[in-house]
Amino acid sequence: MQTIIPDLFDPPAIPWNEPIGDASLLLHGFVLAQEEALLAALRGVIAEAPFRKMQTPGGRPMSVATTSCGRLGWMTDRRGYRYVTGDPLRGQAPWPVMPPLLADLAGQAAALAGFPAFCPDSCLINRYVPGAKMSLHQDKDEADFSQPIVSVSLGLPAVFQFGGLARSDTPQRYLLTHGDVVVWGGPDRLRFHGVLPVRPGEHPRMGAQRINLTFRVAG
DNA sequence: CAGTTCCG
DNA sequence: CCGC
Repeated sequence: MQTIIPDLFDPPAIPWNEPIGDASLLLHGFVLAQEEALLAALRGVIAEAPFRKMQTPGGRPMSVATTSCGRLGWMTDRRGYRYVTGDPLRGQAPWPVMPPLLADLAGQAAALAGFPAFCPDSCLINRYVPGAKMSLHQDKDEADFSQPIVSVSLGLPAVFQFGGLARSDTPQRYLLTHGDVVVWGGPDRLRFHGVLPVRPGEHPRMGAQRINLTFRVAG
């Protein structure tokens, strides 16, 4: 005889929104309804501009692999962090066009969080294999901090750290799973944030990786 | 000399 | 370490 125990601790099946920081929002499952179209668009971008490992100004390789789409792409090398219009890996070729579906989803998420008319000109795409992480940092290479940041999580889960305006502020931790979107802006725009090392695992749709899309108005 | 999406 |  076996006892059936309900999965009381499974995440909710329907999307729900969670306030974070002072004026920001974690939208659980927001992109799931468009999952296949989103992944098809992402596949096209990666086929044109493949992932590559970049180096921090200190000369160390980042644990994530990176590419971009949109008019501007974020990059880092020994000379520092910056946005560029040409892909250094492909002879300064323009970055792939940002698929309209991606820009639309980011705009809709931003609007729900209270940031209407968000028109990103850059989408940074980071691939995390197990063990990859992102140390606490601020997104401050953009021209206009009145515009929010919109982050889409795909694949393996990760713990997102959302801190304060000083590096020393203890961050809050949020679990981000496949389909989640985080929007932060306004008074939260320059909060330190990061991702703890991704744990080994297998996602049924994405395999052994996490991919994060970060939409910005960079220029 | 400062900053650091890095490390210990 | 590098660019200011």
